[in-house]
Amino acid sequence: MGAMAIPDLARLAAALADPVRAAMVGALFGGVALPQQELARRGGVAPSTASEHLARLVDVGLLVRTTAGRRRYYRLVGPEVAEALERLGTLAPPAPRPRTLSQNDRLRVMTLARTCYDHLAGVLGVALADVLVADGTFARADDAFVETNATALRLERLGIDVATLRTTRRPLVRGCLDWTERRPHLAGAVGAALADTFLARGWVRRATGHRGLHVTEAGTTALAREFGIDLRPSTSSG
Amino acid sequence: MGAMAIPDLARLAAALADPVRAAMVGALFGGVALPQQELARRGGVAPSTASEHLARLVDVGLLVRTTAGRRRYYRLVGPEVAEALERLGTLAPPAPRPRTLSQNDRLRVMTLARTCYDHLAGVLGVALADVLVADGTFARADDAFVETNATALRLERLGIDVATLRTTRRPLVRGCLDWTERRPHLAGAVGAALADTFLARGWVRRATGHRGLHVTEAGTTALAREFGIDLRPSTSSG
DNA sequence: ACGACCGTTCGGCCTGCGCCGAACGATCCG
DNA sequence: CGGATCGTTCGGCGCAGGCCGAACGGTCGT
Repeated sequence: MGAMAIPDLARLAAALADPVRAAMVGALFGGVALPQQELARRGGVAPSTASEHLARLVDVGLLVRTTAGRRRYYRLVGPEVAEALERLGTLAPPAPRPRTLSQNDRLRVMTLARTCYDHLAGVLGVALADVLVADGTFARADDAFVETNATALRLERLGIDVATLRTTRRPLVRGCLDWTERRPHLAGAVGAALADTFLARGWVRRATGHRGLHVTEAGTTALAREFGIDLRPSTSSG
Repeated sequence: MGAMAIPDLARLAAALADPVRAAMVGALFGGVALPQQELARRGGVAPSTASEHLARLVDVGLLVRTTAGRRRYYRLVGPEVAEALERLGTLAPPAPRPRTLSQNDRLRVMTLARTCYDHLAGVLGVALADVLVADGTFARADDAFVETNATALRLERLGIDVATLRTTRRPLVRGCLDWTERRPHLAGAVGAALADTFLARGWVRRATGHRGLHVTEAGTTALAREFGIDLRPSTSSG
């Protein structure tokens, strides 16, 4: 009778169903670990309440807790969580409802460029993936990306050593379906390495308080020069 | 403050958070449309209650409702829903807790062979995908599958006409991460066509009441002959 | 046209759970 | 060692929402 269909889908969904918990998970999408206090602030609840929420998220297997001194840090259990949730996000809203101005501003930043766990997402992430497919660095297969015989060489020009990346257990490249663009961006070891590179070269800067990314002036010219990417909202929105 | 991270992830998750609603969605994973009455029965609630649940699932964009006479049929809005949810399921339980005997039986059938929306999943689905990759019908890319120049010819031997499948808007082949096996099986137009073929040839039969599939005797020999697949639980579990 | 059936809406009950403040343990600092 | 932080557990409050039965409209059968 119980129809267990997806094992404890309900249990997992219930853990994400609360706005406060969703906000906490969202805050951790950047892949960083945050202390309880900070997550309480992000969720807008008292520490005691936050403690309960976080315990539940750990219990259901979405977060892990590490203790450092008197602080307890929480982070996503791994990239798969962010990727599965990102994909879940593509199901929801075909047409976003109007929002307040400040929310709108943030939303614009988020759709333009943001991190998804540890790689680049948003318009920038998708555009970058498109370019790297167009120039043969990767081939596209459905919503995934495949290595080509040009991969190592091309990435080396960006200062990314594929051989090193292979030493990790992580898959070299993965596709991750973008919540805003509904098309895949680059995840996996290469995705993370690209994000690191962009940050290290000062092309993008982390926003404070959320996982949006600001494209710097240097970044704008570099993206145009290196990849022919122009992020100005010519055709998009209004 | 609100930190909307994933747009209304919380809203979507809340829709799935109730066991009754999760059971309803699970019942529709097979891709079929079921009348309200039947879904009420599956959920174990009164028709009035079911009506509220279903309205909510429609509202959040997971289900669509079609009216036929005095019946109202509900079905998943599309394969993406089943695939995203299937993937979500891979996050949850690394080690399933012990269950009652009848539940165990059903679970065994489900892990062995079942449908995911309209294609094959479970051990069978994953094994089939592996074989078709091994024999060059498809290439694998991460968790996705790619067409090769042998695809059309190989599938023709199974009575599947790729040219026809291309006429639909649907992608020819997709990877869908399997909840039990944590590895991809074949979805997309080809995935659906394979499931149709297996059913049409009597290799598998739909179980009643859930989306499990029974492999028939004819199916067992055919699978061994055509694909070298042996589903007996020799190496699996313990 | 009348009765049987399917489904939704409405009103009312009640549990679950999200919220907080208080109290307590644990860790760091001077 | 004492005070300040950080975090958890506990008790109690209040509301959202899941549940049902009753009533009603729409559709099919005869």
